[in-house]
Amino acid sequence: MSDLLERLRERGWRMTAQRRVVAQVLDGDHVHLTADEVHALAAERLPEISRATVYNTLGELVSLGEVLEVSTEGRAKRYDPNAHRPHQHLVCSDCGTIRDVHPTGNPLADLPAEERFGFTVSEVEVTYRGLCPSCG
Amino acid sequence: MSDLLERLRERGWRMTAQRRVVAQVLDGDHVHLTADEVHALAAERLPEISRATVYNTLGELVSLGEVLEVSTEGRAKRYDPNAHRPHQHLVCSDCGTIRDVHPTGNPLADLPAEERFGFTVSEVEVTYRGLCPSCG
DNA sequence: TCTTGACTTGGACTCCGTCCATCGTAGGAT
DNA sequence: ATCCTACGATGGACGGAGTCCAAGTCAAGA
Repeated sequence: MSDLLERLRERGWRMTAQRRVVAQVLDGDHVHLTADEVHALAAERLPEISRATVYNTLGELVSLGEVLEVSTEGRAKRYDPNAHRPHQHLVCSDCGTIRDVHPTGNPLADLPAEERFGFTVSEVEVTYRGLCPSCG
Repeated sequence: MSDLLERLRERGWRMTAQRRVVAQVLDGDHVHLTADEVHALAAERLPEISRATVYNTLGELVSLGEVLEVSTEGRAKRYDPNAHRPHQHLVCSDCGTIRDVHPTGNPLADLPAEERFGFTVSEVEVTYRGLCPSCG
């Protein structure tokens, strides 16, 4: 976790109280929070932090590759601090809960050349949907 | 296309001018339109159609399984009339273009039971990302 | 300590979508 | 053919998520 702060400092981040708090909130739990949840948790430690700052900081963390953005069907985006181990997501269609999963197989291999239409395909994203134990 | 209207009638749809127009707009092109685009095209034929009606109708078509909803990273949802042949999407990371693709394999089988966390998994969505020929 | 440009603030704004009270009408009943 | 009524349409208000901006603040290098 101070790992994260360390890496950020090395990349020339100006270290402010706000950024520190946002990074710590994300680094704490391995849950996928929405921007507003991050804001609420950050505000517990730093009451005057603004929503705009949380959005800015999350955006920066995403473009630095420290955090993944997971957008779920029409709901608010969630931020996934587990950016280093590759994984896919299992989403509850009812309450929106997300779990990380590690499927076997390689979906990239399942897309034949003639189905690529000249695209340079670099990434595959697999989302499993269903009902979680509480909603099922 | 009158196929579609036929099927809808059979399912007890009350056939109104608005619904007919929305169904025809979707059925015409095989492009993935946003709700507002559908509204604009529908309004060419039926100037007074309201946004709410377009949203309602699209929602009904989706829950009847006649149309698929494709939500793209933070932007407006798009509606995919090609609901009968199952397919996945190939998205250009740069310009947002979407192509339908038909990968081989069955990703559902790639998620072992111990990675399901008690969820009832019913659906898998695979999105391939990369650069299209014009952006590559 | 001073300076400065990067960062933060918060409120207005936009975009996408939903809600709701009211009005209109498709289509079965007569 | 006409009437009835429940289903559908309307449009304006509303709500959530996210962005923008002008003004104020402050981290950190000189």
